[in-house]
Amino acid sequence: MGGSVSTVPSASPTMRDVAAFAEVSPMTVSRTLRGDPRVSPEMRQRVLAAVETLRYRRNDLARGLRTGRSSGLLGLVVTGLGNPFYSEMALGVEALAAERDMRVVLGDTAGDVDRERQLVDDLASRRVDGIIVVPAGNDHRHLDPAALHGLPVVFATRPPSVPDVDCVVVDDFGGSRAATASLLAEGHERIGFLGLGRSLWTGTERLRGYCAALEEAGLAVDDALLRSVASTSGAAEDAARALLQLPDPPTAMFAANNRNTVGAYRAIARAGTGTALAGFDDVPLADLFASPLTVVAYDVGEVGRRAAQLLLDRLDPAAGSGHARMLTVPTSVKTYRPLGGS
Amino acid sequence: MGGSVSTVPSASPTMRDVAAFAEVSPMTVSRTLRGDPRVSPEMRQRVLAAVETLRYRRNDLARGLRTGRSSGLLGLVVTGLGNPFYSEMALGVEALAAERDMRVVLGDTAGDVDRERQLVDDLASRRVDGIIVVPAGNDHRHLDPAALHGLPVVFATRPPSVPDVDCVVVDDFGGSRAATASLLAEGHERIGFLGLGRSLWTGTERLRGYCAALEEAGLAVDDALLRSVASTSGAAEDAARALLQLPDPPTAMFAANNRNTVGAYRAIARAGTGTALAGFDDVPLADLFASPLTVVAYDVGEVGRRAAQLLLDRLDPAAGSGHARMLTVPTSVKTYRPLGGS
DNA sequence: CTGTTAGCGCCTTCAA
DNA sequence: TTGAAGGCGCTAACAG
Repeated sequence: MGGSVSTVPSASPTMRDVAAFAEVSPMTVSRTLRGDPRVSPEMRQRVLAAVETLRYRRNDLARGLRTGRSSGLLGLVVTGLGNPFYSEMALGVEALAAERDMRVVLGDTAGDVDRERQLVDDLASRRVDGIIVVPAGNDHRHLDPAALHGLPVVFATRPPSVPDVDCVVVDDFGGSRAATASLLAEGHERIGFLGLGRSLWTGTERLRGYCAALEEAGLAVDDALLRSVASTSGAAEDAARALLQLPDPPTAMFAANNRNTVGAYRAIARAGTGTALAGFDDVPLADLFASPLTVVAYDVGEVGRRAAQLLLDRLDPAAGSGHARMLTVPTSVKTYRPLGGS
Repeated sequence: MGGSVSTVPSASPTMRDVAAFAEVSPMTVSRTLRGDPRVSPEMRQRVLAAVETLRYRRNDLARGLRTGRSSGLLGLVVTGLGNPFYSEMALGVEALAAERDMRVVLGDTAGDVDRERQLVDDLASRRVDGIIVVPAGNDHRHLDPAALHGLPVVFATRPPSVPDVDCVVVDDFGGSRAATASLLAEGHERIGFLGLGRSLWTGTERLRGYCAALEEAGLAVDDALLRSVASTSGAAEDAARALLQLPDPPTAMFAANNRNTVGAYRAIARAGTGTALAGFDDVPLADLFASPLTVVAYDVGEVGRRAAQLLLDRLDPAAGSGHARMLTVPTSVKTYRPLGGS
C-alpha cells in the first residue's frame, strides 16, 4: 500500500459516481451543486469533497435536456471572419453573451447562401438560444423564425425581408452623405463613386447618401463617375484607375467600403494625381499612410453588442415579444492626415 | 373550414410528434433520419413527409447524450478577439472544424487567467470535444488534460508547461533573427529592440533571435538599446522615442510585435529621424505607409488550422495518443516600400 | 432535510 | 423490416 498515486480516471464521472463516493443520493449532489439551500452543511461538505476528489464537472448538456432550459449558446453566422469587421463584431457579441454566462458558436458562410442555410440548420439542431446572422443574400426565407420554430433571429448590417426579425444596421445613408459632403466642402465638384453590387442593401444606401449630398449641393449626379465594383480584390483599383483616366477625371472619390477605399488609394498613389479620397468603413492605421484619407467610421463592436442585446431581449420572456425593432449605429466622418516632422 | 392557415407550432416538435403524425413508431423515425438502410421506402416517405410538414429538426443534444458521442464542438479560448491576429486564427480553426461538421465555441479571456480558468471549466461542462487555447499566463495547471479527464488541449502560440499538450507556435526565434539580420545587411550596427514582458515566452524567443543575429554579425548586444514595453497602447511609442533621444541613438529598431511596431513607426515619423524599422507580425496595408517597413510575416490562419488539425488527430481514436507534438509555423521577412508615381 | 420515482429526446438492444 | 423496453446524465415532482 505504498502511497498509491491518485490517478484521475480519464472518463468523466457522473453524478452517480459522486453520490456513490460521498455515500449520498444523486439528488443531494444535484441540489448541492445547484446551490439549493435545503442541504445540510455536513452533506454539502461530503458532496463537495467528493466533487473535488473526482474532479467532477456537471454535464450541462444532460442538465439542459432535463430542465428544458436554454443551451446557453448564441449562434453567430458571418460572411467572412477574415474581415476584421466581423471579428470585431464577434468580440462585441462575445462580450455581451459572456455577461450572461452564455457562449458564442461561430459559423462562417464565406458569402455562400447554401452554406448559410445549412449552418443555420445545424445551429438550430444544436438548440442554440438564438442566432445573429449577417445574411449572405437577399432571400431570407430560411432565416425566418417562423420556419425555425420561433428561434429568435437578429440580422446584423442588413435589414430583414421577413417579419419578426430584429436587426442592427449602420447609418449607411447618413455616413455616406456626410463624407461626400465633406469632399464637397473642400471644393470638389466632380466626385467619383466606387460602389458595391446593386443587389446589396448597404450598396444602395451608400449610393443614396452620395447622391443626396450632391443634390443638396445643387449638383447633378454624373453617371459616368459611378462604378460598381465586384468584391474581388484588385477590381476596385482597376475601377478607380479607369475613373482617373477619363477625359475629365474626378478630383475626388468616394469608396463604398474599405476594400474599395484601399483599391482607390492604391490607384491614386500609383497615378500620382493627388485625387482626394473618402471611403466608408474605418481603415486602421490610416494615419500612417502617405496621403490624407477621410473615412466613415463607426463602432463595429457596437453592432455586435446591440445585436446580442436584441437577441437577449427576445430570450427574456418578461420583455414580451413586441414588434421587430431596427437599430441604427451612428457614424462619424474622420480624416486621417499623415504624420510628419513638426 | 375555409383554408386554415398552416401554422407551425412555436415549440420544437420531438421525434414522438413526428412518429405520431406519420403514424409510425419513433424508432422508425430515428432510423430514417440516421439513414439506416433497413427502412422500407414507403415508411421512409411517410416519415420524411412528416418531418417536412412539421419542420422537424433532430435534437443533437439529446442524441449526443444517448450515443455518448462527441458534442461536435471545439472550444477556442483566446486572449483578445479584438486583435485581428486571433480572429484570423479563429477563421483557420473554423475552416478545419467545418470540414468535419464541427462548430467552434468562442471564449475571450482578455488576458485574464481567472477568466481563462472558468472559461475552460465552462467549456468542459458543455462537453466540447477539445480546446484550443492561447494561454494568458505561465501557470498551465488548469489546462492540463489530466485535470480535465483527458479532454484534449492544444496550445497556440505558446509552448505548454504541462505534458500531453500539443502545440503550434510561430518561429519567433528564426523570424526575429532574420529580420534583425536584414537590418544588419543594410549596414545598421546600432539596432534598438522594443521587447515584450520578460515572462512571455514569445518575448524571450524574439529577443533571443535578435541577439543571435547580432552575435552572428560579430556585434555585442548593447543593453542600453533594449526596452521592454508594457502592452498598453502608446507605451511602445514612448519607449521608441526614448531610444531616439539617446546621446548615441540607434539607426534602426526591431519591434517584437505589431503593437510595438506601430508605436515605433509613429515615434520615428514624428521625430523625422528616418530610422529604419522592422517588426514581428505583419502589418496590413503597410505598403500604403509613408516610409518603408520590414516585417516578420507568417500565415496566421495556418496557426489555427494546424492547431485544429492536432486536436482532430487527438480525437481520432485510430491515430492513437502518441506523445505531445509541437509544430512550428514558418515566418518570412517582408519589406514594404511606399507606393509612388513611377 | 433527504430519498424515490419518473422522464427530458434520443438511441442501443432485443424481441416480433 | 418494425416495434417495445430501457437508459444516457440530470432534475422536477412527489414522498418521507
